[in-house]
Amino acid sequence: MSDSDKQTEEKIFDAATEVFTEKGLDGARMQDIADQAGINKSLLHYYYRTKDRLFNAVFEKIAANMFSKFAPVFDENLSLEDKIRFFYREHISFLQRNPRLPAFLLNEINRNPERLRKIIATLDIEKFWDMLCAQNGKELEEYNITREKIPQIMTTIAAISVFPFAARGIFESLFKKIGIDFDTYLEERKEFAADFVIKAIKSKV
Amino acid sequence: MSDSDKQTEEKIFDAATEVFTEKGLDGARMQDIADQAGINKSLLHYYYRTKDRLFNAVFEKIAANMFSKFAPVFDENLSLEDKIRFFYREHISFLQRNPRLPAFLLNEINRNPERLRKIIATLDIEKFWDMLCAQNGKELEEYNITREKIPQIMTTIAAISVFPFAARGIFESLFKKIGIDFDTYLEERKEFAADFVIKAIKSKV
DNA sequence: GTCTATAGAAGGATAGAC
DNA sequence: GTCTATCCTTCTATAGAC
Repeated sequence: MSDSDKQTEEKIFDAATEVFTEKGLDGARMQDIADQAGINKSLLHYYYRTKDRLFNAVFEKIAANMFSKFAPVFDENLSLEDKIRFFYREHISFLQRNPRLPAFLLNEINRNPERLRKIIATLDIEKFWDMLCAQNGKELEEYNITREKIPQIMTTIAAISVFPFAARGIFESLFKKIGIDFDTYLEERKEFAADFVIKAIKSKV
Repeated sequence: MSDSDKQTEEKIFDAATEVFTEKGLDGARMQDIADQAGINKSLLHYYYRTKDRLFNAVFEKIAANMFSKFAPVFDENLSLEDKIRFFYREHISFLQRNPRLPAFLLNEINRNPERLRKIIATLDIEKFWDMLCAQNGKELEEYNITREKIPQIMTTIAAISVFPFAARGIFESLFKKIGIDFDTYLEERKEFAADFVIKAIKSKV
């Protein structure tokens, strides 16, 4: 579908996604979005009333997508080890295609945590949590994973794949000084991350 | 020293630090900073000329502080294991006292990576890197750490302590749904993080 | 050095023609 | 539905009195 075939509302939404994820809510200008969409500024208001409504539409789409996309991995019929390997391959690949999303979401949620409530309300966190804990009886027991350590482990797993993208600006600058390529680092990270986590949870030491 | 004893320039700087770290460059208003400092708006311009110069002063102070504060840990006369334990205790405690710094720095650096260049230029990254690698001959060899894995390991170590603060808004919302207290999580993380990393790098599996 | 007042620019939003 | 023109508010920055 070429740009000219797209309906106006969709063109606006796509342009807004691009501009908001790059500049944030405060930094984005309605004029930037109109230019990006190739339409007039007042059309933004015709379709979305206010800047805030337009932002919310973009934010909710991205956030819901992000949160619902990877939770199912942990419900697959795989060994815990394979789940972890599968997760990092898929998750880091997804972030390579959408490198701005982590920084965008983290920043806007910190700035206005209320926005996240709606999305969280639509997700069944308790069910996901119960599902995770249910694995305790099956597989987690053979590792040294107790129920109360699951939040520490889950947030660590997420940190290892998400943080390099959130800190991309820092990493790229530092890597350049010691002759490391950021893209190569990311490719290697898919396997390193899985190895690292599996070794940590397997170790009895 | 009470507020009224502080010199005006210092009051402005402190107020700007507070407002910028909370709202970011784009979101911060000169009026907010003046109010916070308890002075008139035009005094900001008298001391710092423009909003951008004021922001740069704040940013450079914070960034330089952040980067130089913890690198020396890895040059201490401790075993690698003790260095890791010491680092997480100190680093997470520091972030508990300054919880907004990670999100602030990550966001502003991504938005304008050029700002970081000046700070990085003043740090001797190559020397820090050589120092890290020098440990290869001493201690790292007995673990399965090769020179080319050091960037993966160092970024992972950082991710584990920094990410919970960068993602604080998300974590707090999710934790609330399953009855976990964020502050308790952070306290437990000091030890969990060290254990996790040490187990991962010690494991021969 | 500190204030009041205001200039000057930018951005969000709307009215109204087509 | 889409455009032009413009209003109105907000914000940075400066001029000038004290």
